[in-house]
Amino acid sequence: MLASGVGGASPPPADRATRERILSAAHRVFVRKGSANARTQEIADGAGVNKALVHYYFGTKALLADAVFAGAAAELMPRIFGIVGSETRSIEDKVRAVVQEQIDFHSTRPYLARYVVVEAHTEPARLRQLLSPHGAAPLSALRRQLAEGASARTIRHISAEQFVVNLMSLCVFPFIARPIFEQVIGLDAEHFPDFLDARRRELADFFLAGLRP
Amino acid sequence: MLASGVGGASPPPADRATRERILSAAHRVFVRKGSANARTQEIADGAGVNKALVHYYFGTKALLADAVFAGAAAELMPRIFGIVGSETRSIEDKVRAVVQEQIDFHSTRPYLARYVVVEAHTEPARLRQLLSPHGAAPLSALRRQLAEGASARTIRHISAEQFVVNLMSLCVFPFIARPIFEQVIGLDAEHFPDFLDARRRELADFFLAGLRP
DNA sequence: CTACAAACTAACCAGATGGTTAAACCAAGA
DNA sequence: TCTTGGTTTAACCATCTGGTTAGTTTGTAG
Repeated sequence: MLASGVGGASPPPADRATRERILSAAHRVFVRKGSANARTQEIADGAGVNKALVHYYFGTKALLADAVFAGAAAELMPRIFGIVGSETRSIEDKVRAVVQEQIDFHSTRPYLARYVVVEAHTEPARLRQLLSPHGAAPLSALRRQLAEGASARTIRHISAEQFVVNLMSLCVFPFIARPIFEQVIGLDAEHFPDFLDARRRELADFFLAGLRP
Repeated sequence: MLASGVGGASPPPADRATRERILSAAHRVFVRKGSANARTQEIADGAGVNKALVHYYFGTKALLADAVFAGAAAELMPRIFGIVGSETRSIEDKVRAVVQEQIDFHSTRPYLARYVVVEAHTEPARLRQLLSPHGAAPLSALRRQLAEGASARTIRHISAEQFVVNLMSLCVFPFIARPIFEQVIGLDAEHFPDFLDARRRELADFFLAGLRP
């Protein structure tokens, strides 16, 4: 009778390894097909486990989805805001670091960004409660740098919001919309790697050039 | 016995008005919730019609989804490639036109881009067969302009692919990822319109600055 | 060896959902 | 008026799927 296992990391966390296997199978399935198209059975199979055991550990599909989404968001967000929010890195440094980091990261996890975006849309509450403890991302350092750069005339005036949105758009969207670009401008499986290599080399320069006054 | 109505615009196209009502209700539901979360019943209700009639006109949910997706893609794609592919507009003109056009367009249809992106991922075949007649988008004019600009040293070297991906990323991604930006950098319903206004003013300049050598 | 609790499973259940059917409706022509 | 064919509906069906239950296995402490 789903006693101790229910709900996150209760006192005796049941069999940790099994829980982990289920969670990672769920991650695989959810990220690839989205919550709506994910089947509990497929997750159980992926974990080599009975379907009832999934409920034993996670209660409901929705709760499992919460756990997966939290993991995915935690994997994605800090990677960006850890760099962008830094107090010590220069703007140029931030841009170059984010570009490299993001392109490499999404090359490895091609579906993760799309998953997070879609889930954030269909279940906004999840993201809200996930971020509520921290509050908004720490943009104060960036804001200060941008303001200083603007008054010193080393860069054009730009708000921290536009800066972050521009940077993330350029890094993330190509992966999210890859199927479209594949069809529409011929960036198929053969050409995409070359496209990414070029992007790794050129994108930061393009972005930094866009900042010049 | 679903005779003439099945499959696109057959000979006697049944009652055109009803078909249209169903299609537009389907569009609304599909775009807002995605195919996976869309319910045939909700579409029927939205059209003020019995659920069986949906099948009478469109056969299956999948076929209806095809029709909706085709409409959505046809609404979205030409808007971009009509401008970018133009033989007469200058590069600067293209950039400014696309930015204005896209920001206005997605302001009116906040979910459409996300829908197209997600569907293109879960059902790549749709997009493929949708575009197969036309072939790849007409980038030859743009390619020529970029090459000429580069050799004349008026812009830095950039491939047509990077150009298009950059431009679309900057225009579209903010709408797709709006729920995330809302939570993470505080671009909520109150601030988003201002954010968009600033973007309308600044984005083309940012992009064009990024092209400078 | 026994007892017991946690881990795990086979079988089952109920609701939701896409799809079908048979019949009713309704306009236009004979 | 009667017939006919497309249009529309109420009711129904099959299946899929998340979730439950009752019971079995397994590891471990006494």
